[in-house]
Amino acid sequence: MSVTSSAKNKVSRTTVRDVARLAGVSVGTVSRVVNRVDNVTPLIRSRVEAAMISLNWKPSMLAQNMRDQSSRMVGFIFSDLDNPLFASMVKGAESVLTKAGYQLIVGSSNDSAEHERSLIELFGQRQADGLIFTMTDEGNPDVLASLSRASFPVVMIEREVTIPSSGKVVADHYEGTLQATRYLIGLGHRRIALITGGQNNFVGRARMRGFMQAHREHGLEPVLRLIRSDDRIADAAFGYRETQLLLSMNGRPTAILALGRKLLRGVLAACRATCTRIPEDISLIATNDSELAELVQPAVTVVRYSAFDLGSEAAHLLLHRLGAGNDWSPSTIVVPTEIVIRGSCAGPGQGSKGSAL
Amino acid sequence: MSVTSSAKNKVSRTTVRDVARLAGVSVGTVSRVVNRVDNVTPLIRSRVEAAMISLNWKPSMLAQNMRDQSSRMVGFIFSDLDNPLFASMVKGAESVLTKAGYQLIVGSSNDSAEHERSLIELFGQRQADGLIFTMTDEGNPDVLASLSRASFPVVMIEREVTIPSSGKVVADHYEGTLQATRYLIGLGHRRIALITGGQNNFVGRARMRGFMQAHREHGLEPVLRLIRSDDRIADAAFGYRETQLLLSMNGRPTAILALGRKLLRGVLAACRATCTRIPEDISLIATNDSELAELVQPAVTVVRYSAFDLGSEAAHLLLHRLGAGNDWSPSTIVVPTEIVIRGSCAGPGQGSKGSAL
DNA sequence: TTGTAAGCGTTATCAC
DNA sequence: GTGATAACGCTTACAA
Repeated sequence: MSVTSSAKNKVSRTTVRDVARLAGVSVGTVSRVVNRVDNVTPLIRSRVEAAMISLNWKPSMLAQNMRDQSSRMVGFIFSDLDNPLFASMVKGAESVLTKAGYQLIVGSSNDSAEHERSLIELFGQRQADGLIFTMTDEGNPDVLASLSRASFPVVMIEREVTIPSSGKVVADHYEGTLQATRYLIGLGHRRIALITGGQNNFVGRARMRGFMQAHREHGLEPVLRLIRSDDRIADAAFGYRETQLLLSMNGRPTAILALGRKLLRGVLAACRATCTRIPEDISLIATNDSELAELVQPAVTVVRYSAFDLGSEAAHLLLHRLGAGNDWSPSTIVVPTEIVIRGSCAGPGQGSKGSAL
Repeated sequence: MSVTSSAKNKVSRTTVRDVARLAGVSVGTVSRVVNRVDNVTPLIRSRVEAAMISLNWKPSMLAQNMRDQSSRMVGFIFSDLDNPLFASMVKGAESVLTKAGYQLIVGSSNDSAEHERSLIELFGQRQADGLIFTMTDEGNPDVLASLSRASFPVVMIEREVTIPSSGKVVADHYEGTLQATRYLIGLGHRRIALITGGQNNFVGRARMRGFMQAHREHGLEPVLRLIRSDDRIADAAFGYRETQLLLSMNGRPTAILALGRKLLRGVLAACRATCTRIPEDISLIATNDSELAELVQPAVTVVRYSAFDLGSEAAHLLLHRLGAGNDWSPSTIVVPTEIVIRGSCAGPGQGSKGSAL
């Protein structure tokens, strides 16, 4: 066994005690000074402050947390930071939490329920004061069980899960999809395709309802074959596959509603591959504004909402809950959606030359 | 003063003591069981385990941290999560840190040195075990001072700061820019514009060196007027402004190197606004691959590197440092860059019809 | 093999 | 107004 000569230089942290000794007072007094509480004689106060500065001492938050059994940290579990929606939500949450003296600890689930479960347990052991959560599968019993065992309040984003003492923040996907579909119907479209994620979470269901409602309002029947919804992840590959399939149908759609952040890339790629022109051959509406939607030609009409607001509202809700203690009832905050009209939609007649099929 | 009846139901946390009592053993034994250490009689062990399960007890990490003076948390300070580069870095760092039992706590600086300073102090009070950091301004003395006062090791990403016991991870921007510039020169370009961020950090400087070196190799003199570098943030607005300026010059460039994640959007917008065609009127190379670069038409040639790797390598470096203790010397990890050729570049003659100026 | 107790750094309660 | 001390929940010498 080798003994390093420098092995013993473990400089132990300076503590209240050091400050107290230097200032010639007791630890209690030092504590009262930093926490600006009680009456402390100005003379003593300044002596203590001088000592604090000269030793560069700040109270250990670990010890503070230990004492009042609260870490002043909030966990945020999301599926994937590479999705700019989640990145914005985290940014939104962080911006309000740090202002309130809380720290954000993050965890990616990568859409694994098992990861979600273990992160929840972990945050519990760390005595997180709260959790902001975008559950992958709203129905997963293991995750739900962990959640209800948890000792901290939870705010869900974009999910419709009711567990005790949890609130939720959602975007108004119903309204957004309703508007988008109405717009297409108004342009004269009757065969409108819907590509969207599955019905296993709030977002997919709300969009489906909006889509249906817009048809119903106009006395139209949605074409069921044109509804491409998957219980799995709605990624670019899914968008590509489904678009190709739709374009190759006879009785193919005259418009596509691609609702899901990652779909646009796949949809555009499939249109390119099949030489399908937008909006001449097909109209397109996507969700979640992006550089891509804005700068591709033609620019793509989108249903937009603020992911940042989803995160910041979730944080506000959680803080409110933390302040209110027990007299608090779960509530829901709805973030608005809007439709941004660009050049990717036209009437269905508008030059529908035979496709390259 | 109102007294809520439920005010007293502060269910105090179950502790080792509860488990010990239930199992009929001492707290030490319980601790030895959870930490799978020492010899514990199988009989006793199983009694303890049963008690743990029935009480649903897990050791409080707060107390553990308190005891061994380590929070098993690593801080990550970046400027802005809305920049997908930072999001990927965070994802990369988080993926290796959680695997090693550390938690990531995040902080946005929004490019404010003051925020950076206070986050460093905060992480110090929280007794973070380490910090991963993308400093906004490498030269800021306040931040540097906080950093050197800090009690934890630091790994810098994309910065060239040498403080004691810090390592760094950088992408090979010199090489990437060298290759890109060589490529343009090889196509026949002689008036190449460079739009890039300032020289106040490693990235800008490395790119500038690569740009210069490629010219030197070919015995060419860079056209200084065409170098648009700013000490401030290189955002889309900057890209737009500088592109317009470049396009309106006489002796205007035949190619633009837009090096900076946010520039592309502005450059493309400016080209649109001035009806400048790519690559017929001007060739373009950007940095950091994106959906936009890939799917806009023509697709844009880019210098690419993995931001995820920057983050994960930084985490590895930090973990290595944490494991190695004192016998560790600061080191640098270089992540490779590559150039992805797409359709945005052509020879300078290639149809340079008078621009729409 | 197991129990006991000190100690991690703070703050709040109680004397003085 | 200030000082001493218990307590937060855990781990680890050390004692038995």
